[in-house]
Amino acid sequence: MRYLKLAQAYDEIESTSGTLDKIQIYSDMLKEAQSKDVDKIVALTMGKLHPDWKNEPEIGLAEKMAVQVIAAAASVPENTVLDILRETGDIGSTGESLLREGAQATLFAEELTVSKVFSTLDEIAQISGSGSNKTKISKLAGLLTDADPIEARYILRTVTGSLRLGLGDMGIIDGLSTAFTGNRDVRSDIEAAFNVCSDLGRVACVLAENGIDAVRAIHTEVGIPIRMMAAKKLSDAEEIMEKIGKKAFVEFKYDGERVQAHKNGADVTLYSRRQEVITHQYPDVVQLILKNVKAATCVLEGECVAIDPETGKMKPFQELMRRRRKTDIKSMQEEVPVALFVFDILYLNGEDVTSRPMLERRKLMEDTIEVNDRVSLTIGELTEAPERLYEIFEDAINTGYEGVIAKAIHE
DNA sequence: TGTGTCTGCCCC
DNA sequence: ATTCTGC
DNA sequence: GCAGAATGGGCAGACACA
Repeated sequence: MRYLKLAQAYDEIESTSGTLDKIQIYSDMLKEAQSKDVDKIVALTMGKLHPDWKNEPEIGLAEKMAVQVIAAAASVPENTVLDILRETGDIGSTGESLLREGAQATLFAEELTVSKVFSTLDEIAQISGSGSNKTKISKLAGLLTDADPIEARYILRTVTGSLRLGLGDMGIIDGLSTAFTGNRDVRSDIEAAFNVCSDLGRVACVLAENGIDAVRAIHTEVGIPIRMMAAKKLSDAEEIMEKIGKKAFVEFKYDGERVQAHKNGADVTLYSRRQEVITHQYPDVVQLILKNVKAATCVLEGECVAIDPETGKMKPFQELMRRRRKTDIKSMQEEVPVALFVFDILYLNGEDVTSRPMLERRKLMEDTIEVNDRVSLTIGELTEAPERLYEIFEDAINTGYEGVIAKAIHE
């Protein structure tokens, strides 16, 4: 498919306010695409080339460098670009208008395809080392030279991560459902597949090539991160109990980094909330899981917290941030010791256990994890009284926790 | 080699 | 992460 | 009420340049 088709769909979506209308436009565009392009289209619309957990390099080119790209592609001084950027506040429109003025550049332009745009951006992401910024800039400038102004607008927004279509993950999912089944009825099936494989491009590809039943067959695998559930912030104890139902399991909220740990025999992989691989940052946590998690295959969720090993007291998040590095891991491991507080189990010995009731999962964790001073379950308590919930909250705050998380138990 | 700038779907 | 907006 | 977009603080990596 021509990239122009995608760019025109983006343009329509952007200028349409209704969510359903946006979805319809996106769906109509998807229907015209060859199935080999569908995963790339979805990836680009999500603003990334690859899922984070695949550990691919970032494009590594943001607004400052994009200014140089536009200057090169439109043959204008950087200050001209900066002036228009200040007016419009948008790097995409800035590139679009400057390229429109210098239209001679597009006279003998190659027609851009989705595939070409995707692969060029991927090549740019791979470039590193001395002189790489210049190479990245000239490569992207080359792409813009072949681009229609409207294409340039969205290529620039894609690389800088500011597509702002008003179409998020759920909109894309609805668009996929509509395009390949005619209505939005299977959106939850698509979402469920996305939740367990964390790759909507792959789901889209499966849907386009093999249909919805193949999407329904996508299931959890150890080593592929599961999308984490987001908590909602509430401020009133009664409101919480009402929302959650009769009984709630109330846990302390730890001030650390959320970690999803996958154990597959002797292999352990750790993922961040955004599903980046963070295994190398926490070799101590990897060892903990190898030694203290008594399961062949297992997926756990927990909070990694910096601690004072003498007192066992938790340290603030900023301390933990110093562990986010690629070098001197060994010395940092000693300087910033951590503990893991596990609060959920998603997979155990080949079985997806996410549909088990909360307290049963808690029992599975207790049976699977050999607790010590560096790895333990989160502190929590079952209650149905708002007054008790409030007491636990006060207790949490007074003891240095961030607050509490309340979960429905679904007994 | 040291310093400054930019980048990170960064983490919270 | 929080906060705001438009639907 | 929700999804999406816009925003902040702080830290380390990567590169440019002198």
